[in-house]
Amino acid sequence: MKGKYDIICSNCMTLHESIFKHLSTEELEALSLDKTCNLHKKGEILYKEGAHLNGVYCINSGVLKIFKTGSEGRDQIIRFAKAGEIIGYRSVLSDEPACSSAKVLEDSMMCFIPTDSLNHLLNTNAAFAKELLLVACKELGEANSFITDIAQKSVRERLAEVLILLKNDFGLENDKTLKIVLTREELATMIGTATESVIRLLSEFKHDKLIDLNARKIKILKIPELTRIGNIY
Amino acid sequence: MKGKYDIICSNCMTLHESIFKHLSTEELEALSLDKTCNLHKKGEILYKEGAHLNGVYCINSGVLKIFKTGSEGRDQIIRFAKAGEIIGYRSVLSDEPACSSAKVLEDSMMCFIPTDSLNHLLNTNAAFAKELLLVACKELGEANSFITDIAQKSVRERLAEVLILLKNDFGLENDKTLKIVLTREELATMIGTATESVIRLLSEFKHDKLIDLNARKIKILKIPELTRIGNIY
DNA sequence: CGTGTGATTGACGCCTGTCAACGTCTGTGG
DNA sequence: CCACAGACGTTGACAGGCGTCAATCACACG
Repeated sequence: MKGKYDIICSNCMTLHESIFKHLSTEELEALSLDKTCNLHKKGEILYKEGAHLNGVYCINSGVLKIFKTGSEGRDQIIRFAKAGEIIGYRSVLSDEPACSSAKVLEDSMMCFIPTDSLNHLLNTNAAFAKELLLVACKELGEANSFITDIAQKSVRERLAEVLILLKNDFGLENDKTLKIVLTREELATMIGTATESVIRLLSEFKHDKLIDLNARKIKILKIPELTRIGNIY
Repeated sequence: MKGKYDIICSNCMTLHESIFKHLSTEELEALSLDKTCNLHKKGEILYKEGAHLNGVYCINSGVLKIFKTGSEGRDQIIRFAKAGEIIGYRSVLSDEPACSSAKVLEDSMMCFIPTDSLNHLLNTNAAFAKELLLVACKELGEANSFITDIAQKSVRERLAEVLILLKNDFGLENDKTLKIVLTREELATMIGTATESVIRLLSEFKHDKLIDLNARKIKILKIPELTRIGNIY
């Protein structure tokens, strides 16, 4: 019996850009039967670092943040996950506890795919395995760049860079407002600095007319200038 | 015609702990024919960031450092690669230029596996694809931890941590000397700091009897203490 | 209207990067 | 065998970026 929220994979808006795009009709049908769909509200914690996951989540809509908690209890945002992406696969495949936590930033419809279903697909469909491999490689490349940036760039550079990255990831409204809303603390948690530093630098950027601030809404005014400050190449 | 250095995969010392461990006898034979073996000397740069790779390298012996060059020209070591490991697969699979450079730290025998051979294996052997996926997941988990560490820990903590990590990765001689030799600059490049800072902190650790220094040889004396300083959990 | 979360601002000081000078060691060529 | 160049290691001085603490403000929500 399926729930009221259920999504049929073959009709899923995100299908053609997800790792499931190369599945056969039969495989998609089986997947639809195996999975469970649920609406998760903003603020909800999907899973915590150290938890054992029995499957992976495929995001139909909404935004999640994936973060780790450091030794002092401070959080570090590793990445965001949005529609079409899959999370939790690292832990499930490695058969290890989750190495990060996942929290809902914007109400999110998510499909839970049990470990067995995922493994069955991996074992029988080489194209699918390769697709997942590509996702992992992409994340790995981004993680490596992030390591270099955070190790070498100043907080100011990193903030400018993150603003551009957020623009690229989530886009802008017509009035140039970033399509994702984050607290100052979350911004700080992304670039590995203190909340106060973010506030001061944002004010500075605003003063320099590079951005505009309105509560948590951030308008990206001068993309080339921010790109330059962020040393993005 | 094969060269004088050639290694037969099925006899390879590292086979049972490499991603090729689940290949059939036939697949191993085919692989042995496709690949090219070469000895690479210390100091040699295997490939540079931005280069296009026509295949991946499987390390039979030796040690490599994998690093990225930041916007200011400073290097950042991402990881080390040693016997049994495979490098370059991210770029080959994503069909993108290399996102990092690889340099030989200790004379290394390496097998070059052309892109086509790798793809053929991936397309026909699901177990192999899964094995490679696991490798990528492992690297990804380490990269994520590294991001959190470098963003939150002090240079002192990071140095202590790196010493412990190097011990775990490469082991110690009977006299507790680290089995890998790095310059101060390379250590600095690992933890994202200045060479001078590494030197000062190493002296401090030596003064505190946590380690002993003899030119580039580092003896790890007090593992628990270093673990505590590094906030490793 | 009290409570709580998030945003701001200022003061303060330490960690750490940079610069400069110098010592040490190794390999090379004359 | 010696001189020298070049790479690496060490030490000291110094400044400034950025984290921390504390106080205050703004705003939403029950």
